[in-house]
Amino acid sequence: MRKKTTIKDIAKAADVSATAVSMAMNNKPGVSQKTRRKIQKIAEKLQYSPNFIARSLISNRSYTIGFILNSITDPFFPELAKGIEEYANKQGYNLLLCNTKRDLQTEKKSIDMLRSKGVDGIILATVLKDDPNIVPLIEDEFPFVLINRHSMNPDLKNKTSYVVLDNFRGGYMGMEHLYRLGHDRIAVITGNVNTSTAILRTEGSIKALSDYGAKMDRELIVEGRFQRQIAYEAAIKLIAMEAPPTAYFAQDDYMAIGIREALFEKGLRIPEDVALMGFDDTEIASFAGIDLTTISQNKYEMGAMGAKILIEKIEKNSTGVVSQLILESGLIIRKSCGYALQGAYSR
Amino acid sequence: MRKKTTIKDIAKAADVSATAVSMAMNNKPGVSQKTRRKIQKIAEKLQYSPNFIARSLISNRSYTIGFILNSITDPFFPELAKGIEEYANKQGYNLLLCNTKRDLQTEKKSIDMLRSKGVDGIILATVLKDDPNIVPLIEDEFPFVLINRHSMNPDLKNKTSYVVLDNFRGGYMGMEHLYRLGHDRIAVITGNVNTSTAILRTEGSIKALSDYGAKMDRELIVEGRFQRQIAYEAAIKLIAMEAPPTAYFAQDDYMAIGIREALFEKGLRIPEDVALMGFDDTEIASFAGIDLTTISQNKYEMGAMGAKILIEKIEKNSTGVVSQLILESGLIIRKSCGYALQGAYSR
DNA sequence: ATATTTAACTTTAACGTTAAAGTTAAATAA
DNA sequence: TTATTTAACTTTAACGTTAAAGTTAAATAT
Repeated sequence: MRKKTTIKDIAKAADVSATAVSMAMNNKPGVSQKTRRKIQKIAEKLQYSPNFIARSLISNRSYTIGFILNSITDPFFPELAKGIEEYANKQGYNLLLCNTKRDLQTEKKSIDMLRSKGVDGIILATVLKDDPNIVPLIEDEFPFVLINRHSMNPDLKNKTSYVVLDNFRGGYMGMEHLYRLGHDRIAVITGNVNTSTAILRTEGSIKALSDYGAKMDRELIVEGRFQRQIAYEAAIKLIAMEAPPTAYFAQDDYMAIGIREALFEKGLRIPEDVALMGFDDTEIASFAGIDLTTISQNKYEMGAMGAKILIEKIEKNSTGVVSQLILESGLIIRKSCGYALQGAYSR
Repeated sequence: MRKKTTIKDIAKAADVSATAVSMAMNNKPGVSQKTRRKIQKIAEKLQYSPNFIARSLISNRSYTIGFILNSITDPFFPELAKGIEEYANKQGYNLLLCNTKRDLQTEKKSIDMLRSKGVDGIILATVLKDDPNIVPLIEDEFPFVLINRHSMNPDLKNKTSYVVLDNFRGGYMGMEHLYRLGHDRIAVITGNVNTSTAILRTEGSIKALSDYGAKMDRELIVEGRFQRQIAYEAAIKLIAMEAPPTAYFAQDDYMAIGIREALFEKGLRIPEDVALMGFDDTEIASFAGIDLTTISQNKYEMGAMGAKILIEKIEKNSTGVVSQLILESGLIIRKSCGYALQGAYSR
């Protein structure tokens, strides 16, 4: 590999000091217009581009932020990543990506590695309800923002900045929709029960039922862990029940796809025989033929807001300032719950 | 933010030189077992973790590789990214992500930025058939690998390492399948025509027809640019033709979804009224209800192999060695072309 | 005419780490 | 016993950049 041109090479060629070159290239005062132009011309000729690593070492700033997610192939994450990337990029930052594969130890390693590599801050989309890995971040006042999920540890929650959906409301709305359509046996396929998202969505769903004077059948709450395959397996079991559910509320669209698979396999039609509700409103939900009724969340905005809050922390040195943003959820009615078919709510 | 512990802090606490600490922490000879243990204990107590930036400056290695893609929300890319990330991670590398938004200038900026930030190499999934941005990489012998697409510039092609699909074969197989099912008006919705993938897939399709004594109607080749919305619009126009196509071959699954949208909208049934073929075999294609017949490519392997080749270049300093890998494509028959319905080929 | 300011530089040191070149005392060899 | 090797360190310099502290000569002020 060809050696890169350094400030010293230019200094030698222009017969000035390295500092003069630095000043010239960064448009700082201290060199005359004439010298500045001369230096810049030589720099161009030698195709100089600054070594950010050296700069980082002095400035303690890398203009890189870390993003920790569970799995980039889960359709929820790319849009999140896009929101972060585009906002961060506009502010001059780049994104270092880490997949945890849903493993707490890998999350810890990722955090340590990112910090060692000198990222200016971290965005975490993976925290568990009582995730120990954020403790050192808080203690060291290292800039970080949680998105998607937040900590539910009472000692930590209010020490962290986060951008999350109003998951309780989302869980509520989805369940309300299904209940009002006349369903009495509504299954809830939850995400990982150690996450704030799954917990709040479930609580919201239970509350919706109780507000309508109904009671959640605990047997119908099963864990799908936010994974397509696990949701598929859970659905197969539910379908086999003596009194199988007439509606399925998956806590993400990806699991809804798995459930859909199971329903198809067992010859059940959506929505004629059973209703299916997703969560997240990923692009998949909108595909013709899938037409999944789901709970929307603005993933792009969540990412972008997370990046915004993080970069503010970094640039204003305001690690201590806690910003907690709860984004609105909405009910997106498509075809998978039968509302259009039925024409109106039955209660 | 709390200041990080450095080697010097440990040196002071252990009353040894910084070098001794370095040797102790890196398990290099030069310190006694006793001192080593003492240093390591102090390091642990002070929660020392090495500053990779400083290390990078000396070693000229960052253990970070750059990955340039068009859009992380295009369902083709996440799996590619996963393949890269997992392989790279196993070898101790991390991934710095860049979206080009399909813009050549942004691609250039990304390359420059990645190099300035000191990545050890770059994986490019975005090159155009005659992409000027790889020229400086070649000239500087900077480690890089193309995946997905390759350069078609005769002067450059054989100077670059790449991992691509056998796109010609893929285009051939898809078209052959449709033709043998009896279709005579087969539309091809191509990707960006400045990419090797689109060009070779189209050429393969044309060859398939000619091998069967048929001729491609140029009117039926339209550009969808690998974008769902553009493919949708193209399909709307095709459907409105006097003699509309009876089959649609999209050069990626994502465009097939757009076409599917258009067909649904116009009341055409798949596969009863028209056949629809995708390309890539992304997860979407397998969803029940979509059941897209498509051309498979092993995206995960493509990413992993790209990372493997790149890391070999980096670690063996063998930038000059050119590795060109052409992965096999396959025909994945599902329901969208009507093969099962028809039971057999009609010619 | 001399002191003071200013512009345009240069030199030094630092960021955290490590490779390379010393230094010292103990261990081994002749 | 004295020379030689070795182990266990330390010191110095370097990676590329830049902030801070000099230096010099010209411009301005008194």
